[in-house]
Amino acid sequence: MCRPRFHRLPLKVTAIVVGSATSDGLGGVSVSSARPIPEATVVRMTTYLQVLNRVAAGGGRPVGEDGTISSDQLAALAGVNPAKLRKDLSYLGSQGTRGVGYDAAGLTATLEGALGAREVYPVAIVGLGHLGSALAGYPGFSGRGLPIRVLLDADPNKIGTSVAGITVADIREAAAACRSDNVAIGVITTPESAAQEVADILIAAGVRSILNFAPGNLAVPDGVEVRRVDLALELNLLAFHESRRSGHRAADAVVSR
Amino acid sequence: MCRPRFHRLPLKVTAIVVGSATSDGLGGVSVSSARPIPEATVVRMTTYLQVLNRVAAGGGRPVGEDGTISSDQLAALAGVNPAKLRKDLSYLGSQGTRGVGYDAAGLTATLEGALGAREVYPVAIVGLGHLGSALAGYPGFSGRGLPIRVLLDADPNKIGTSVAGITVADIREAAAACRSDNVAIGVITTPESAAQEVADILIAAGVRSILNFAPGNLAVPDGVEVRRVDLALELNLLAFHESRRSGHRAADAVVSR
DNA sequence: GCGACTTTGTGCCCCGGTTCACAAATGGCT
DNA sequence: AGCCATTTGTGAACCGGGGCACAAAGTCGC
Repeated sequence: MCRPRFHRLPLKVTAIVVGSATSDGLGGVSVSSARPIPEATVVRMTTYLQVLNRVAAGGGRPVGEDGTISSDQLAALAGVNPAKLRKDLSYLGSQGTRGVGYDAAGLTATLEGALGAREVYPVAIVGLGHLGSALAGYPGFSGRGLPIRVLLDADPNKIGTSVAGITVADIREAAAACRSDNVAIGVITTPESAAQEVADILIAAGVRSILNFAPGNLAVPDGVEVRRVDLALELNLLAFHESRRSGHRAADAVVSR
Repeated sequence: MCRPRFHRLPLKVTAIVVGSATSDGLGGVSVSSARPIPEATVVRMTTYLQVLNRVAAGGGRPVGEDGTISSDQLAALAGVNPAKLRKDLSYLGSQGTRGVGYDAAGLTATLEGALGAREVYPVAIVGLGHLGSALAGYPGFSGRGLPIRVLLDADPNKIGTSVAGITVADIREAAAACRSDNVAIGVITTPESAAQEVADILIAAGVRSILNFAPGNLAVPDGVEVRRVDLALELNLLAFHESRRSGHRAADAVVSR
């Protein structure tokens, strides 16, 4: 609903032979299957990588002496079914060792490579209100290959000021700023009324991935990925949960348990 | 993945007869089916309500002279399939008039009732960093029955200060503050290390719905609803999109298009 | 009053994801 | 060296949501 297109990612691995008696040499490249990776799996892979990094940073108690971690352990930490985790990882080929588990460091490296977490993708934030300013200072971004390089706004009172050490530029200079800093990802934290216009500007400036905090759907050309975070929607869903809990009658329908 | 439990909401409507020759009197209560409402449907209902409110506020061009709106129009605005929209609305019973469409005002009222949007659920925010402060000033909350009443933090430098017109209280006073203000929903914007502890405190204070911005999974008892917004995860997914686009090899697998 | 048109409500099929359960593979122990 | 315990990888069934297409129902025009 939030993302009309891209229900399934068109990623395919070259794939050639699965099993069969062909010598598993074949260039030494370990390939898995020809199946595209479901988006839900990609989301979980990101979670697995986060968990692995956290475990590694925290001394790695769940990781054995030999640096291995089992699917059960990792699944418990990530909050998913172990079988699902194994199937997810199988999209990247055989990463584990039967009877032992997964090599934590190796799995981390594989996931980083698969998810592009080793690359650096500069980020631009448009709309330096409270939320935009908060995101500009969020440490989780810069630390993980997503440095915030460009801040843009249309408010003359904000242009030229410094937020989180970066000078806010005029939205009209978006194209030049984004291209010179090689910005790949845009974050929209403007009011809803400006969101579509800003998206068009960002796309014209070469941005192909957008994180949108404004309500409403953005119309974007094919090939542009938009992820939406709707805070009001999240709270409304919690309100629904509360209303259901409190025994409040839903519309004409009566809650029966 | 984010919400291990509650894949399907246990809401059932009393139900009794669908069609059949029984006189449709039966108390005059229009009920629909005995099926529980899928969570995905609830999410979309929230979107429909947002769209309706926006249309009504904007003069209501898509709404006809008689105040009706068709499933096609509403679906286009919400970005969903018309059939899906009709099926979604059918969970609340017959809301539309065949050959005409839906009465915008009536549908809005029904959705508000079903989603609990007419109730007021006070909100507490824990962790007044950049993000928490930004949320405290977010106008989308208070305006929609979700007033922010309590701000909590553990930092002595923040306790006692005023954010968005509310004095920040000590997290140790959480129980008293939440109960006196009848807080139903908690928002966690603390660092990850404190998130679980804060969640426990909130739950002990009577909060049953939590919006968590900290990474990682929260362990909560049954009946507590947790929604997670992971900003780093969102950006990582966009990074994956970029890495796939740029032809970067995913792990050992080669992108083939 | 009747027919034609419009739009809702929904049965049915399809498809993708989740889960189960088991075979295959590996390491350790005797 | 051989057996057993352990854990991965995955085939297959299951499940639920999405979409199509059509019947039901209501309105409008004549």
